[in-house]
Amino acid sequence: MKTGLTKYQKKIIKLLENLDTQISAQSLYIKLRSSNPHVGLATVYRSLETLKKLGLVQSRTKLNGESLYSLVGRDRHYVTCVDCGDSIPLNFCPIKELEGQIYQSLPFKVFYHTLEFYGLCPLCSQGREENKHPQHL
Amino acid sequence: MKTGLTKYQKKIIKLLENLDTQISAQSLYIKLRSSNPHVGLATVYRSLETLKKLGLVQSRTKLNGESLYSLVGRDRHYVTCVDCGDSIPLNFCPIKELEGQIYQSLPFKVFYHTLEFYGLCPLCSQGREENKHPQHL
DNA sequence: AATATAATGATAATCGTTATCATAGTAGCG
DNA sequence: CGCTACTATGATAACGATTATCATTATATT
Repeated sequence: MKTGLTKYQKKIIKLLENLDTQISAQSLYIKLRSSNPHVGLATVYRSLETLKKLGLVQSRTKLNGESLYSLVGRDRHYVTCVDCGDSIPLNFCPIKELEGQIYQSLPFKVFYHTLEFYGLCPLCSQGREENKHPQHL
Repeated sequence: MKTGLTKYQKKIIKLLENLDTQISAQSLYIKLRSSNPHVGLATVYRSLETLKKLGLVQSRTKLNGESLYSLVGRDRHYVTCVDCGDSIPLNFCPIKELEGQIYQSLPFKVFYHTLEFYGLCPLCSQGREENKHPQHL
């Protein structure tokens, strides 16, 4: 009998449900191993890929290329500094109200969206101001 | 005399100005080489990184991890299929009208933003429907 | 010209992710 | 119960984009 999801796919969903933050595949692998010592890294990647294609999981890519995963709908949006790479989550989504309207206008069956702002965080911005009048440059 | 931008940084800006589409670092490298046979790949990455930190260039990451670059403000938003990975550009931006308002509310000096929708393209969606009633499964 | 600093090129190294392939598990069926 | 087909898994090699390294070259400042 086909249950739809495999053993590890279910475990991953459960883990993500209890997380409420996004997590990398590698970190998820570590977490999984604490209760399933023999699980392989490839299984984690395979499961996440499948879950994403099913519309259950979403991902966001950091500036360094690493992907972070979360349950669809559970994730927030972020502001990321192009200098230090730090991200801080936002507690609003300008798309929310337009969501149905936008989704209907697209030729895709939309599972989720990502929205991210990039710029300079206060610290990095400050650091540049200080370098504007150096002794020698 | 400091000109602000290096030789190759300027050339890259020029190239991007004439492109009006996003391009990968590797492709940009190929293009650059046609008129500058001795340019190195590292220079391209270094230049793009610097230009991004200056707020002149923005990047978007594909599902496969590859980064695509474009001039800030020149880029559009996309709908991407989680199955086949294809992206199609959108000709609207729901953030545009709220941009100033949103940017002011953030603690960052915002250079640009990315907005991307993920789901199933018509073809992949269709392919799944056809697999719903197979002979054996 | 002489020296200091920044930019560059060639290439090795890194690291997240994917592919490979042999093995283990599971369902269906006689 | 045992056989077969198919799927999931684990270990590890391979991949590919990106980054670091380091010697060399260009640029600027005196």
